[in-house]
Amino acid sequence: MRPEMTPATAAERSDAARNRERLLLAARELIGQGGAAALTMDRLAEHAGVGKGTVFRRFGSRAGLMLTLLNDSEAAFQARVLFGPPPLGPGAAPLDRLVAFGAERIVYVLEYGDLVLAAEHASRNRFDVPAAALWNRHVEMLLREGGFDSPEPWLMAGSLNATLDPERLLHLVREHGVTGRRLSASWRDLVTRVVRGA
Amino acid sequence: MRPEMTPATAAERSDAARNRERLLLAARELIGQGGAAALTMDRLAEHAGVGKGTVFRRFGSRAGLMLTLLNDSEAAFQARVLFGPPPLGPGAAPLDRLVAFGAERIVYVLEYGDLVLAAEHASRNRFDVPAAALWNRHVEMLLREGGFDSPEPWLMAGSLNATLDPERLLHLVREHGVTGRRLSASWRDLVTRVVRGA
DNA sequence: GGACTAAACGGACCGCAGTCCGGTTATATT
DNA sequence: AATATAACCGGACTGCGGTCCGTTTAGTCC
Repeated sequence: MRPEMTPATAAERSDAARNRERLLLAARELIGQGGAAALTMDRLAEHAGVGKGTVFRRFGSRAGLMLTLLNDSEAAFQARVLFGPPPLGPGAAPLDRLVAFGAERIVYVLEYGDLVLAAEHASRNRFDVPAAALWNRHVEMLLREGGFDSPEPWLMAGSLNATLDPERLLHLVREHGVTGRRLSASWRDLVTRVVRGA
Repeated sequence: MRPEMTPATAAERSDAARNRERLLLAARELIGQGGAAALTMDRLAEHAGVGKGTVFRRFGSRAGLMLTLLNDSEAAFQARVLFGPPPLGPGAAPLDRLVAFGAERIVYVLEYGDLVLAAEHASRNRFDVPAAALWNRHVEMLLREGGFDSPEPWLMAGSLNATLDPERLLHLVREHGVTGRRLSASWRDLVTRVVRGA
């Protein structure tokens, strides 16, 4: 949301940096106590001893804050997918990488649950968020490498990714008692059929 | 949400019925003018000359209101799927019915756009709404009839349905200029591979 | 050190969905 | 027609995410 376009962006002012630290600390504290639901912007501001406007200038929105909180683990996950060891990382057969990707993604979503959910509630995007676009391209690439010939691999990749929608996964787990293992198996079944099916 | 359990439910009181008509009329009017976004519960109440509490007692929530507004077209669609002519209705081969189901569902979602979106924003459900459950069972049945042998047809049906998520479809159409035709083709590709792929 | 300026600050304010409860009214009963 | 009662009604109220704008302050230049 914030432009931040010029390369030589002036360093952040010291009070701004201090407040960001305070806010992130307070945010993790609130979430630690009462889950993501306990993190309202008003309470966060008060808890961090900061004005509400400051919270929004720093993070743009509640979803932006959640994204920031998830940044580290998300980056770690991305690194594992892009550069880590097979079968998740490069080196394995495309289908195996696809299977591993879904399985790990499911584990990730189940682990960070509410945070991921809240991060997706950005007003406009949810699909154009950088991470989502990355997963789309990743799956598309794996499909192509796997000899997938179809008019629109990009749409197919989007369909497969829709299957991993956090809201859906969490709903299945929480309301229907489906285990992560079963979800992974279903994903494996799905992508295997898609890649192999003529 | 409302119990309404006893079979011999007393008829609705006349003033309640009158207000419901007023509200539905006003709702369609507001949507007609400014789209679904223009339909806020306050404005609706004012426009219908009714208190806000009345709106919520009638429809439970904004999503509930949207569901009511969609009720007719949704029922018509359900009837076509369950009892209508093939290939959407019974009589055609399962795979053909599956393909037709996706195609028609896409047409439906694109036609009613914002309404469907708003109807899904129920606080808790979105997946357990009766209609969604019906589509899940429907797809599961078609998979089974199509000779789909897999440990969990129900999860597979859910995955396929996730592909038709209105938010996703509308996003692709509105932000990426994807046509309904391409979406249908992609769906056909997907279900064909899933059913055929061993 | 003093003056200047752009950035950061804070909290009042907005519109929203949804809740609550004291007052009102339609309907059944006699 | 009078009474009783359960359903209905309205709108003040809450908590939320998000915006706005007058005020303060950190960093810079003389």
